[in-house]
Amino acid sequence: MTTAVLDHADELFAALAEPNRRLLLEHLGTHGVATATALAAELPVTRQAVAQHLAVLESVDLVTSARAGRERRYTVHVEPLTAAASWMNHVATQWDARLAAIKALAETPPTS
Amino acid sequence: MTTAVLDHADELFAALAEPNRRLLLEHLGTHGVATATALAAELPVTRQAVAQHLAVLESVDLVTSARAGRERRYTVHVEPLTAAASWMNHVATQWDARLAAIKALAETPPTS
DNA sequence: GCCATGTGCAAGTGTCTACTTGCACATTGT
DNA sequence: ACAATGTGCAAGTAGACACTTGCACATGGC
Repeated sequence: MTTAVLDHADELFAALAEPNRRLLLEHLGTHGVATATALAAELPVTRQAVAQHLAVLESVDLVTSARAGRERRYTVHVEPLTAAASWMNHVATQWDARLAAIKALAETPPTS
Repeated sequence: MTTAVLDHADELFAALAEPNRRLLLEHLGTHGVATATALAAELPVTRQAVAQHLAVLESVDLVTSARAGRERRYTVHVEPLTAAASWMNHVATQWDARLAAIKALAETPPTS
């Protein structure tokens, strides 16, 4: 039953809230793999900033990294995204049903 | 055609990143409607903090409010949630396909 | 060995954010 | 009118965050 998808909801959403981090994800998503230095060339910030962003993304499992010689290569990991998406759909559906019920209740003539 | 889903991605994700805000959303999602004062009774923070959180949620259209006499009543609005969810699913799917292609390429024997 | 390239650690700075307290204003019931 | 309840505005504070600079360490090619 796909246990505990969003115990790190705070960190996941916070990670996605940063535009530069979403840019990094997008670049990795379309190019597959890259190093921090290469990615830094695409953004108007230093390599260190990129490295810190990548660390955040890695801490919430949105990317994974591995050393290859003297460089470290990063790759996207889409599972947290799809997991969060399905969770959002789930609660949205539930709330919608609930609100419809409440609205229906509010429209019944007061019997008390 | 449900225009422009994620031009406010920063603010939307940032709004969802706050645990207290998610609690507020959950409460509103299951109870339908409530005032800031009532909601403050459920959280370990002051009414003002709740009011500020609700303002944030309202600024990204996750809740709507209306005055009724001397109180202001808040309700959830699930569309941004479902919109964000479908967007996340979309990009995740695209990236997955792209990464599969790249992986396939990487596994082809080097012809050069 | 030596130099270039890529990485990692640490500390510093400015800005944003969550939360608080204090008070003034609006509405309802007696 | 008066008190109670609910709201709104404003300023202050502590902590988090994005980003920087500076330097030490590791790896690869000459």
